[in-house]
Amino acid sequence: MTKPLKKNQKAKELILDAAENLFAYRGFKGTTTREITREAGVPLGLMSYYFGTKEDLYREVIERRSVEHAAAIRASLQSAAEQANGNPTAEMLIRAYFSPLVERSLRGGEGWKSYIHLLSRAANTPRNEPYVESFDKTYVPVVREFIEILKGCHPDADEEAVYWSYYFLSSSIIHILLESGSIDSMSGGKFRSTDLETILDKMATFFAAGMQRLAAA
Amino acid sequence: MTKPLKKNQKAKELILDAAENLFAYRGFKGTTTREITREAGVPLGLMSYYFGTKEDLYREVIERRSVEHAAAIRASLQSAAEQANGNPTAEMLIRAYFSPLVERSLRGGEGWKSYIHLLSRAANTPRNEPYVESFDKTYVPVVREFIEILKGCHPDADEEAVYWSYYFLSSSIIHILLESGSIDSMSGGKFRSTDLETILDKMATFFAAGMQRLAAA
DNA sequence: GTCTATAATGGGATAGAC
DNA sequence: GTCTATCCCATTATAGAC
Repeated sequence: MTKPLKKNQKAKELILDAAENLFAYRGFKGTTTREITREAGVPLGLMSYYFGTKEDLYREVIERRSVEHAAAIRASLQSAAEQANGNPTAEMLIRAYFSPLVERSLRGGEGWKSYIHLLSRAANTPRNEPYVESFDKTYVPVVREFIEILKGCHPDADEEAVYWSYYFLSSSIIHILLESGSIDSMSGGKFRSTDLETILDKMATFFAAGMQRLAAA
Repeated sequence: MTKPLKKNQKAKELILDAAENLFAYRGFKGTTTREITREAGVPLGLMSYYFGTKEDLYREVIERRSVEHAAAIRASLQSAAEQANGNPTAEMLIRAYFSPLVERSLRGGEGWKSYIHLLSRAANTPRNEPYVESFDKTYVPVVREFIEILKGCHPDADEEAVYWSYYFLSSSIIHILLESGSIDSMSGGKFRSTDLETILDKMATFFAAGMQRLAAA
């Protein structure tokens, strides 16, 4: 802790919680500062006082969780490598990479669940929108590390295979985390977009096989 | 043609073109009616006169191309089945399903390119937003047909394998069509998110292998 | 049919009272 | 530090002139 906790921390947290939830499910432009403060139960003026502009608030919402999340991904990858004595399979790595995220979405409480939605929304936002920059700063280095480790699974493969595999994997998970419900309605309710544990299971199998095939080509 | 072409068709088309382009790259909420009419070079009042509300305009933008696109997908699937004497592989079907889309994005002109962006944006929009309904009406039946045909590639597999495979495939393509540029920056420019032809190639190989593996499990 | 001027609303941000 | 009242601007949509 660099700063002592002040009494105003409570109002700040209420605003952050409300903003996180609303940004996640209605988007940045679909959310008004009036809604945020109403949901938080604080007067409108406090928002500007504590956070400045709406964009500043968005950045603080991200920064509240992104660093911890990125650290958890690193730890999970490390732990997978150790368990496999330095030779983890692609399937293990995919699981390790996404399980911190699935874990938090399912069992981290409403805040984390919203944050994960926000994350996938941000990944779908064009990079020239100013308010999404703060994501890249934290996550891009982790992605680079993940790709480097993935290369180790198929040392003889062209690196092209690894990049495309990562691209297919990440693009898929980005949409899945929105939990759009498309699989639910297409399958008549048999399979559910909120069932992230099953999805992670199937994903690891599926994408490891795809990667192996690309690497062999 | 049910209606004869009128002179005002020209202004209507100009508005539709501008709206398509702006909705695609800035989103529905990120686009104002003033921008649309300015870009189209027509007075603001004409928009309401021809289309009604902004949501009505959005719907007409979609309906201008969705029916033709859906028909092209059906024809492409049919043609793949015929070329393979009724036994197309998953790889062939994936290619057939997405090639009308890739074809239009790359060689259909700016309008189609924008429309494809709009399509992926809509797929990432929560289903309770009223303006995205018009997509589902046209595309959901085609998706159902595609899934049924896919089942035929692995007749012994549990249908679960087919649904998850479709889900991974579609979720991936949805993000890829946004051409976010993430693969470009991650790979230092070596691989490009706009290179849809290479991507379709890799995808067909990759996802067919994943599906085969899931079906065998 | 076409266009201008404007109404009506809601937005982000802030000045200044408490 | 906290909250209210308000500014100022941009928005969608329309009424009514041409």
